[in-house]
Amino acid sequence: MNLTVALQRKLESIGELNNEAIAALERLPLRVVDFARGDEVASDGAVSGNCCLLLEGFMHRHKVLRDGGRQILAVHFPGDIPDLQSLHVPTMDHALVATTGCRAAFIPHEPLKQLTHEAPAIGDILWRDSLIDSAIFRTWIAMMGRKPAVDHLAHFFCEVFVRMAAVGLAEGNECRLPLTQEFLADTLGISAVHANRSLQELRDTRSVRFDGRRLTILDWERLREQAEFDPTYLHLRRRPDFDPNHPLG
Amino acid sequence: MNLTVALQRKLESIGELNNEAIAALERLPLRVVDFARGDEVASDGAVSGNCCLLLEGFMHRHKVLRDGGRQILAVHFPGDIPDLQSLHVPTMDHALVATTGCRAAFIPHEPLKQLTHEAPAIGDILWRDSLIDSAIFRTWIAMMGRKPAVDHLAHFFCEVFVRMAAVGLAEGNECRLPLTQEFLADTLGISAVHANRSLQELRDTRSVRFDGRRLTILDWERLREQAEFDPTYLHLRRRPDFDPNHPLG
DNA sequence: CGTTGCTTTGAACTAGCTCAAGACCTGTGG
DNA sequence: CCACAGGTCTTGAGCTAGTTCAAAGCAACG
Repeated sequence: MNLTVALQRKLESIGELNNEAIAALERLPLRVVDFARGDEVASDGAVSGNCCLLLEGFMHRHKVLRDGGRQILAVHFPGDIPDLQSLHVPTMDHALVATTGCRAAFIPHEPLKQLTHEAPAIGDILWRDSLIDSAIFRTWIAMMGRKPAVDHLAHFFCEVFVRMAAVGLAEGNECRLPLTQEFLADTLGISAVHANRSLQELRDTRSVRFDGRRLTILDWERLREQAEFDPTYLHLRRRPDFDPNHPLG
Repeated sequence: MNLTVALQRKLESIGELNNEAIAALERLPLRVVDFARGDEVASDGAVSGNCCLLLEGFMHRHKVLRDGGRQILAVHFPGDIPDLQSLHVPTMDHALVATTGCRAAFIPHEPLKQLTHEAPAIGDILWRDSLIDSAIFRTWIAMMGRKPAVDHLAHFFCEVFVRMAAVGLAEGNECRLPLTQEFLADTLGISAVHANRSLQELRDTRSVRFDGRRLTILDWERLREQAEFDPTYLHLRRRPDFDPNHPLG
């Protein structure tokens, strides 16, 4: 996917952008880089001088603890700027990793920051994007703290599907989602064994299909109900062609 | 505490601010309001037209789930702008509540947003503040997902103490912290009984003293070690008089 | 066609939960 | 100044959601 398409879809899913703004974004200097699965795009503790726009593939952010335990913090797909926070908080407090092979465009902080100053509309929408990132974290906290594992998993699937559908990365009731069960476990804060069993539960109720590559929503209403999923926190822009409450149409 | 002092201390703890900027902030129109313990300052689902600068007392943000369960998302004290996110995401996806009686100054979004456009330095530091908020959420996720309750509690105490010390709200090894054990439980995502028992464990190892009103750090090194606490994620400004790694000096 | 990585299953264990009762505070009204 | 009420804290006891360890099954790939 090229820069224009990916970024434009993303930003238009959360706010309005005029052609001028898009053109200005396109004029930013950038360097496209490919990564292999497992590569660290930005390491915990490092000081970053760029933001990274994901063009192809999946990335995730995580923290690794003393005992080797890993907690996934976020999952990203094309159009996302997974380390946008580094623009104003350059020291990484977590790592950004390529979940699959992927391609990304690096934008140096200086010109990007300059652009947010000269074109406040762009600054505002990027700020908004970082605030939505934050809203997702809040929701994860609520899920981790107050929901059993199956419901939490259901919620994760709802969230990923709606986010992908909002930027046109879902086809019908399916989307790509190349994650292992161990990854899911580290996302939900549970063991791999328990992730496996929770997944089976969602399969048994015919809510979803998931084979480690693709996610298929079989019963949106049931899934949403179980997860207590309310897409408000994603703060998607109201659009006539897409209702986050009923992403299957 | 007056507006200047509270906000200035806060912003200077995370970045540099010149006198001009401070003066501009002081010129913002604002309305001071008092709240009683338990009052909702902003309700989940509401559309907000102001940001709220906390002047006196404690506030917290939380989500309430279908079954009545509550998850605390953040704890705030004077100098914080607990709903800064509403500037660009006006629909609340959680509630803001007065933890104790408190006083706050409301700043309408319009002039504040205007100011961030006209004085990008102010915009940048506020953006940075919202990104640190986000970094705290990430850390909470890692704690909830990958740490046992006692360690998580220890971490919470470390974080609160360092944040308060950074804005001059700690006296020696103590700070005000008027939270019930039930509140702690809803913060950590555990039951009140378990919060009680975890607290006893920290008391037994003489790491902290906590009576529901004040927090006393008895053994910083032990606490920090147990919590695996690293203040990097708070992104505090390097200052000669305060080292977040050794907040007791 | 053997390796390697991922998933599935069983079984024993434990961190944390729920329920319930009693102790302890603190502020209020008589 | 006492007594009581409501909120908070503490403790015990039995339970369950989720853990760990270990082994077997499966699938993709060179």
